[in-house]
Amino acid sequence: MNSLLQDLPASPDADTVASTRALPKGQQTRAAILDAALALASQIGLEGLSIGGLAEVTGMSKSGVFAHFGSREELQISVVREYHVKFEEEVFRPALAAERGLPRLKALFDRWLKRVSVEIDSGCLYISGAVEFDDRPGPVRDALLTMVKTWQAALERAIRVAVDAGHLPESTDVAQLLFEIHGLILALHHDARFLRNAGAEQRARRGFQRLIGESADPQGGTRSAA
Amino acid sequence: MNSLLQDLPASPDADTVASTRALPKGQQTRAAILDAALALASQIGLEGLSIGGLAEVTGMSKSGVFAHFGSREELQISVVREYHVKFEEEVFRPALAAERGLPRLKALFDRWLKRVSVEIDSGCLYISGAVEFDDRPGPVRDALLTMVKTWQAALERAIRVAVDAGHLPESTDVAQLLFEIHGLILALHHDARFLRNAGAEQRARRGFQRLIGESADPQGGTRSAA
DNA sequence: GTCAAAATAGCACGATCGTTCGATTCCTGC
DNA sequence: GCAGGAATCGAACGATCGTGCTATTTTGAC
Repeated sequence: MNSLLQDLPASPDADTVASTRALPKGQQTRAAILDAALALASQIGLEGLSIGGLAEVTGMSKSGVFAHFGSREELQISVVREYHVKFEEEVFRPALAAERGLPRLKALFDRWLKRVSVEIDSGCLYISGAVEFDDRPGPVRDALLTMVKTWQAALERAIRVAVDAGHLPESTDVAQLLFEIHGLILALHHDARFLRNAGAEQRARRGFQRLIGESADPQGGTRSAA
Repeated sequence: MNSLLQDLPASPDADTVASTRALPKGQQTRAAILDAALALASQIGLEGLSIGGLAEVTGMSKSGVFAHFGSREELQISVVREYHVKFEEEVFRPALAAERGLPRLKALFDRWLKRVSVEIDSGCLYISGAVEFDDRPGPVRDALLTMVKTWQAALERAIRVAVDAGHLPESTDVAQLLFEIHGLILALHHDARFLRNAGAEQRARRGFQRLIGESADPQGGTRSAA
């Protein structure tokens, strides 16, 4: 009944309290710090996160911020986990409203796309984190790896369901399709955030349409003949 | 007659001396420092580059290293330029041996692919740099942006030539194809370096084959029907 | 071999980093 | 309202950062 992503221990949320109050003061400011940290990390990266900078942003003292996490590394891991939760809430869960199979896969891609390119402040931590930690072993990399793999597994499941439902050809190489969809998102992230190309979103959409076998819009597809 | 990429001023190479000697001592050690810096930046990123660390690796004093660049930012820019030169030598130039059109495009992709995934020490600076500096204005970002755009322009030219030569359908959306090829490389970089997936190289190749209209190898393509 | 110039080293500076610790303020259950 | 514990602050630490300055060494032309 719960999220498909939820196979990792959540932070101690007390007892399913959904409301904003009834939280002890500590958890409350901790959440506020994490929010600021998430925004900060999305701009300057997980490695760029500094406790001093975080203290300045939140209006607290360095030691006040520090006390909530115990170490910088723990802070980074907490940020990764927080991003995972947000990602699940804003990308994964809403897509469950779409019916199983291709529609849901489309919804997943659409929400993912928007999260990566459209939203202003938040570059995707999965993407920037992967680049930052691809050659840097340690618990932060491990946490990141777990989250990314979880998300990719969910996507792969969605693809497989679409195949089983007959929405995609039986011969579909699921892992290959996942790879190429992921490539579209990465190219979008690159072109939109680094190159600042306006047309990137459109290109990602068109690439996806071609991947799932829909002909492109009136402007004509990438190729027409084989 | 020279490289197509060469529209930026090269470092003062004196007068086309190709040999390794006849260089003043300064340029020589500067080159050695840059080599170490390139390797270091490929592992921990351009932001992670520190003059102290560089001094330790090269066995020099901090100030000795520093004197060659005048500032950390200038060092970073020099590293970017150095990578550009290496990239041109090892990816772009060798591909010119292939005949114009699709063969050359294939050669470009192949060399690019190898550079990104296979070579052990060097993650692609264009990719990691783009992520690090997508939200960080300044001269380093500018330099990086120039190099990446130059490279993409060269690739786009290669695609267009392939179209003009009739190797790719007339209806090809050149920019779209470039976008998707780039996506394959990015996905490869991600899967090979971060996820450590062995099959990533193969997937990138297969995606490329499909993009240029070749049917995949005996294992069957991504999709079979439209 | 000499001598100017180039290259490198040594040292110190202010700033910032993560972290520790003791004091202080705030919240909260009784 | 009071006590006790949680939360926060303030100051300080060692380390490392980039950078400037002044010696000292090394190079290369004559």
